[in-house]
Amino acid sequence: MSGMAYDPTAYPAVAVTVDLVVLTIRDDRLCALAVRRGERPFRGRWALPGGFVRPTEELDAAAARELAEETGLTPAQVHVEQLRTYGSPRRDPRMRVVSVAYLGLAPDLPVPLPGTDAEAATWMPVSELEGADVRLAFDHAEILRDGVERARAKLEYSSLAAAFCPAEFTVAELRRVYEIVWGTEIDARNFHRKATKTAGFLEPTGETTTRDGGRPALLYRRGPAEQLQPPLTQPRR
Amino acid sequence: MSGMAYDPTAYPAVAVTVDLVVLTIRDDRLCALAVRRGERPFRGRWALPGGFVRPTEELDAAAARELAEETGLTPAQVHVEQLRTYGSPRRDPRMRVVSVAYLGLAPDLPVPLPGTDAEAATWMPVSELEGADVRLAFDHAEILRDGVERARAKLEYSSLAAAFCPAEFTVAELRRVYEIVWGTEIDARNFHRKATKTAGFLEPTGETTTRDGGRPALLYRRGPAEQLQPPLTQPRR
DNA sequence: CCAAAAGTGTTTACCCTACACCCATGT
DNA sequence: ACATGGGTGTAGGGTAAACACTTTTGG
Repeated sequence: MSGMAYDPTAYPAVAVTVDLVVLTIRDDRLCALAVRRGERPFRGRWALPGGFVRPTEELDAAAARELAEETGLTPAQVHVEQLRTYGSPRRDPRMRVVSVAYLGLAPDLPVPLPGTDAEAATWMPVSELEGADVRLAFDHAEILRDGVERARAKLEYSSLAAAFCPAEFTVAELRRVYEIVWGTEIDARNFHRKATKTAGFLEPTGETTTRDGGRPALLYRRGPAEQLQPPLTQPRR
Repeated sequence: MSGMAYDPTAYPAVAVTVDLVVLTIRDDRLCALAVRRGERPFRGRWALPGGFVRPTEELDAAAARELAEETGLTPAQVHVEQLRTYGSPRRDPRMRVVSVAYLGLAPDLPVPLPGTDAEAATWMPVSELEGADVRLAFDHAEILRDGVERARAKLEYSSLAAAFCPAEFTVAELRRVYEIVWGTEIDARNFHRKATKTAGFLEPTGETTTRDGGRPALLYRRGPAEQLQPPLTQPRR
């Protein structure tokens, strides 16, 4: 009920942070934003970007601010949504920290501008971050795993895949997103039909491009739909 | 990165709570657990059950504890999963409170035993709690809405519907769950085929029951599957 | 026997996959 | 001309909605 009397001095302080799983596709690989820690604990280790929520700040605003500070990316460029909250009592050895994790999906943007923070954020392939030799700080490996899993699942029934593409993109570029995130091959011709027929998913711009060679492809914009009906189902082994 | 130096005295205290959207089906209606607030703010208003997370307590454990305290229900009887976190700076007028909301699904159990807390929890139809004359405390109307939406969505692709049923149940009882949560009619014969054919969803006990009249129905237990493949799709208008 | 609910069979329409095929460009 | 990728047509298998029909109980 969150309504009992509460004496702040009766409990040790709790800190609330946001942590960000920001995904993009670079060089045909799924990558996540990572920062190298400059302080203890976990000094020198890779970690997810994030930071403290300010006293009068919305959680969503804190996530957007941290993203902008460390990368220069704005909410207009990146789809951001709340992922899950992690609050195990010993996840941070210094004190009780409850972290609200966010998932962000970004198009392949120029290498993030080092923000106002000291450590610059870098894109790292998810496969490397999940490997045994990179041991992410805190419980960030778990957060990353959950974020990637959410992204994989949401591609099926939402229009989120387009968040990985620039403002104007071709059907083939969108298909590459699905193939890379799911790690599967997709029939280009059937995908084309499904993607263009799903109401509200893609809006033709009328322009064409030949950047991939071959016959010019129509360019599309993200449409207004958030849910795909019917979903784009992932091939089951 | 949740790794900058932090001085607890530099910020006003933040409280972390859990709030619970516990759903069940009673008298053919979707109901949620609600408590009447005995203190300010929002004294006398309906609210979701919940309370403060203790200093060394897991968030999940806090949710389970609050559920047990207010209703006597144990995690073995109720499916509980994290829903979303609500942390708007002014959602509680007294201080900054970040609340991690949980979703619980329970079978139609005897009226919850008043727990150790003063206010007893009661099952209230969701339609009433969502009505204009019940104004839930804090942002609990939003939390309830999100919980119900999550439950509706998860019935499609997960085996969660069985969490609304007792340990042994018939296919018809399971179908009633879908009909009530979705507010739709479902063809009993096609549903029977789909539900019993989906691998891992239902395990026959071998027993039968005639509690609904007519030909005796086979009784089933929850199977091991968590995801339904293929999903049980909701009829689209 | 009849009502009621459980469960099976069958038809038909639709959708999805696989793949043949044509189109429009660059070299 | 030919390679490359874009885009359309279509046959065949599978699935799902609709509903006729059989089964098994209680009254």
